[in-house]
Amino acid sequence: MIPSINMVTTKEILDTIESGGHRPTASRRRVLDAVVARGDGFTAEELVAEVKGLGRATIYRTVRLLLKEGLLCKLSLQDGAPRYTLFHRLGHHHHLVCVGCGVVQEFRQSVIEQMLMNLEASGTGTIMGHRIEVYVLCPACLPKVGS
Amino acid sequence: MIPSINMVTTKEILDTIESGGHRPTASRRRVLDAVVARGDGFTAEELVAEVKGLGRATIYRTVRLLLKEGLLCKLSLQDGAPRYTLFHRLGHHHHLVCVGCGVVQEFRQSVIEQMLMNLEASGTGTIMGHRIEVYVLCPACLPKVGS
DNA sequence: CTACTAAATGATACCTAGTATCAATATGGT
DNA sequence: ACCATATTGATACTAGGTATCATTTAGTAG
Ligand SMILES: [Mn+2]
Ligand SMILES: [Mn+2]
Ligand SMILES: [Zn+2]
Ligand SMILES: [Zn+2]
Repeated sequence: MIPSINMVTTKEILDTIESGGHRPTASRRRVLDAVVARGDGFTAEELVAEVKGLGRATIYRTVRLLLKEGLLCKLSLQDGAPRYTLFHRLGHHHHLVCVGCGVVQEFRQSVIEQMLMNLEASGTGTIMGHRIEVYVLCPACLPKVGS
Repeated sequence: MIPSINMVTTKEILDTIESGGHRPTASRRRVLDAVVARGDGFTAEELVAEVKGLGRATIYRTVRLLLKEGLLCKLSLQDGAPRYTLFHRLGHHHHLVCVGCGVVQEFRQSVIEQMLMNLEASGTGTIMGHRIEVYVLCPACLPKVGS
C-alpha cells in the first residue's frame, strides 16, 4: 500500500488524543479502528452498529472528543444525522458530498475567503465562521439516476 | 408603515398556497400569521409553542408545505433544529446568521456561483445544489460578548 | 506491586425533534 | 345539501442524542 496524504493511522490519532490530556483507552482504540477502516464519511449511529459491545454514550462521547480535538470534520446535511470524516490535515477546506453514495471530497477556494473578508467589510457583523457544502452526483452515481 | 421588499402578508402567502392546489384553511392561516408576525427566523418547535390549539403534526406539515412551495428558507445550523425564514423573493441567495441573537441576513455573491461552475468543470461531479452559511456576531451582539 | 485518584465507561432514563397512523372533521365543488 | 377528498389532531412511534450515576479502568505515587 502506498502511503498517501490521506492516510491516518489509529495510532497517530490516539497519540493526538493522549497529547490532549485524554487517555488512550481500549474503547477509544476500537472506535478509531472503525473510523480509520472506513475511508469515507460515517454517522455516529453507524459506528454504534459497527462497533459491538461499547455503550452508545461512549461512542457519542468519542465522536465529540475527536471533533473537539480537530480530528474529524462534521458535515450537517439537509436532513438525517450529521456525517463525520477524518480531518486530513489539509487545513481549512470545504466539502463536496455526493447525494447518491455519500462520498465526500474536499476542496479549497481562496476566492471564498476573500469574498468573506469583503462581506465583513461591508458591515454585516464580525464573521465567526462559515460553512459551505456542495451537493453533487459523483461520476460513479450519475449514470445510476434515472432521469 | 412603509411597505418594503421584505414585507409579505399572510394573504399573499395563502394565495400562493391556494394556487398550488392546497386549501387556505384556518389552521394554515393561524400558522402564517405567526410566521409573518416574527420578522426573523424561527424553528418549527417555536411555532408549536406560539400557536396554541393546533396539533404538532399540523404545524410541521404546514412548515413542510411552505418549504415545498418555496415560501420559506431552511437553515440547518450546526446543532439544534433547523431555522426557517420567509423567502423574500430576492432569488437565489445565502445567509448570514448571528450566533448571538439568531437574526438572519441574506446576501448574494456571483463570485460563489462562478466558483461552483469552475469546480464542476474540474471533474468533481454534477453539482446538484449547495449551501453556504456565514456565522457572524451582528453589530448589536458584538458588545455583549465578554471576551 | 499496591493504593489512590481521576478519568472513563455503560446501563438506564430521559429528551428533542420529527414522522406514521387513522378516525374525525372541514373544505370546495356539484 | 351532498359528496369526495383534503386536512386535522390524538396518539403512538422513531431517530438521534444527552444526563445521571454507580462501577470500572488507567495513570501515578509510594
Ligand atoms: Mn474534511
Ligand atoms: Mn433567505
Ligand atoms: Zn456518488
Ligand atoms: Zn445578533
